[in-house]
Amino acid sequence: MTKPTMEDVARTAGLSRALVSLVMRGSDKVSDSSRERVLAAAAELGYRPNLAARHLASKRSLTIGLVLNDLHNPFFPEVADGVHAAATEAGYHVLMNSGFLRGALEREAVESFIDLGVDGVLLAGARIGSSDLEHLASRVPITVIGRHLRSTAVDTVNNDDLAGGRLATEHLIGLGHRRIVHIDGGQGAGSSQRRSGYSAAMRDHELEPEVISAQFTEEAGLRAGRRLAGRPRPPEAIFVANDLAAVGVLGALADHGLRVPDDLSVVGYDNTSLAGIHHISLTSVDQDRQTMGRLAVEVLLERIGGGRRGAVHHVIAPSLVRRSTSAPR
Amino acid sequence: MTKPTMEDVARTAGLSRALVSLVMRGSDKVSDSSRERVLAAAAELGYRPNLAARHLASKRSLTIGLVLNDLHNPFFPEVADGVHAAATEAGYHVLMNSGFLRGALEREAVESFIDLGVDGVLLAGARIGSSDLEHLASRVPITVIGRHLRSTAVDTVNNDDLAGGRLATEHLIGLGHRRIVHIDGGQGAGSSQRRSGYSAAMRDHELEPEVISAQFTEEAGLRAGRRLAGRPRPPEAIFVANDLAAVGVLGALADHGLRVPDDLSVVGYDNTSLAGIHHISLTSVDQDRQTMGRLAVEVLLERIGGGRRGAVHHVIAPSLVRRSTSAPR
DNA sequence: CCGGAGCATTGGAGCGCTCCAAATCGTGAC
DNA sequence: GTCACGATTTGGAGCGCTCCAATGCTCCGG
Repeated sequence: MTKPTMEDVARTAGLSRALVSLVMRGSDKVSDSSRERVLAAAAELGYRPNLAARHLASKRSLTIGLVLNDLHNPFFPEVADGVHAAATEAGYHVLMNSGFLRGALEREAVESFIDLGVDGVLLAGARIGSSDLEHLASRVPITVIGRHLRSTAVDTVNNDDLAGGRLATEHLIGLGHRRIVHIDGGQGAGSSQRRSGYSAAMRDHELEPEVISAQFTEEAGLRAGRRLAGRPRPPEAIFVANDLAAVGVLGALADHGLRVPDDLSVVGYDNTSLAGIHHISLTSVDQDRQTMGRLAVEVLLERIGGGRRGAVHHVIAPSLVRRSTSAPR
Repeated sequence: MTKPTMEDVARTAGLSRALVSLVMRGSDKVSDSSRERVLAAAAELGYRPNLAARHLASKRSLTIGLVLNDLHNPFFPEVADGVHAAATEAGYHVLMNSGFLRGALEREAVESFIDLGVDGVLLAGARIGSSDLEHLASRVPITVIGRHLRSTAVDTVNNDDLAGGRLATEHLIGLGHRRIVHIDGGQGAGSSQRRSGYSAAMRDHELEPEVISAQFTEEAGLRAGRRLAGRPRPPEAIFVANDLAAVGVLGALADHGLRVPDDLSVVGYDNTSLAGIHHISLTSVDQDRQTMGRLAVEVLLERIGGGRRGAVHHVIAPSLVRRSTSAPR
């Protein structure tokens, strides 16, 4: 029951170990007859190459590591889908790990991947400090998804949060709302850009921006929503910095007997699965996470390939998904 | 900029490679002075052991592979939390992969882990066929989470779905409801047991069970909910086989102008983050996923340790979390 | 002063695979 | 029939680490 090795395959095929290696790597300088014999022998023995040995002997592992900042956030699974699809197409394996929301664990995860010998690392929603990041990037190619960074050593893939903030705001303005408040995402990734987009759009239409500070959590949204709902004259519309917080806002509004979208409109950001739930049906700004994942893989493989030296910073355009929480005034 | 090896550390410490190896593995048969010199040299060079080489040379890799069936389902992240915590405590690394809802990919993921040389594999919500599973289990220790299996080669960790179904139903009966309908989860994991628990509880109280067939998706819940809401005399309470479907039901009820819990009560299953959302606040049966994850690691490590031969099937007790969707009649 | 006992330390033999230089085998051209 | 040359195939030298048998050393009892 001990695993067959390349040596075993070579022996039963009556050929050399080196030839088996060539076949396993899909080399074209092997005669058809030899290839067949090797494959037959491999199949017969149930042979599978030992990756540890392969990684050790070769420089490349054909594996990339994906570190997701937080499994609980529905933002990440879809990024992972895109990453997985693109990597598989390129013949790469993907290994995942979670940072469990802690920068230190994230760092540990990347270190592990390096120790394992992956060819590159993808960080989604990285929380890790940027100096740590630079240091890690000197040891392995890294691409960061969903965080704006002006690093020269790390590539990034993001959605255009500024444009997204503008998009949401202009949607509400277009519906005839004037008194539009923004509940922001504090230190969260992309939060400040979304806020800027909101403010810019408001000013373009000669409206007064008002920002309530919050975070990317349901709880924070709930609190901010309560404050707004408790006002004698609540706003006509609210643009919330992410879906999770927006759902908190919806809860607060419902508690106060305010009807959405009859009494006021709400728009979220991220278009997570939450927004799509029928019972919630939240209008939201979508960032095509699957595409972001794919793009990140492309960028990473480029760097792994060694073609590029300078950093690349991709920004993709967001789009608005209209649902039931926004309506004309 | 090439990575330092054990040899390098040995040289700068003025000691042998074997000694460095001992120190790196935390052996106690090393003098304090040598240990210090080695650690100092390692720190100076920024040395980290190459895992591929380590795996190759030793039998154990101190790594376990975790295959999550579906990243999008909020059930899994919490299992992953438990797994990660328990594994880390035991000194193991965790590598994750997703089956992306497809049995074939799941199988591929397990194979990759085997090729990589992990010590054991954890499958959460496995969709893979049981004959494939048996076969894989002959090559590496495997523990399955969230799927009832009467295998002798594979250990399992589950919640007691029968008791859970009973729990939900008795909660509703205790609130004074009589006409309680169950919307089931079709072929989903645990679905048939939950249904049995429901039926048994109903009969115990001399009530007539009624099951509507559905699935573990929001869409299926939505459809089933519509059917029930459209009846001239809707039921007094609904027990839905999982949270996602329950949220669909809530949507359907709202569409029909039925108020929850005033007009009827709804109970879900899994107590996912969805249920906790203020705006939803769904009463739900909780399976302690974190504990399941931890338990699965323990069971797996036991088998890896080689102590046990026969399979173990753990079942943990579910509990009810009361929220706002269930109320007295 | 000698012979272990008990420890710390070391060299060497792999783990299974890749990669390279060298060997082998045909085959067509002359 | 011989030779050169491209296509195949092969043995060997590692990749960085673990593990084991063997080597030194120090210390203590006799």
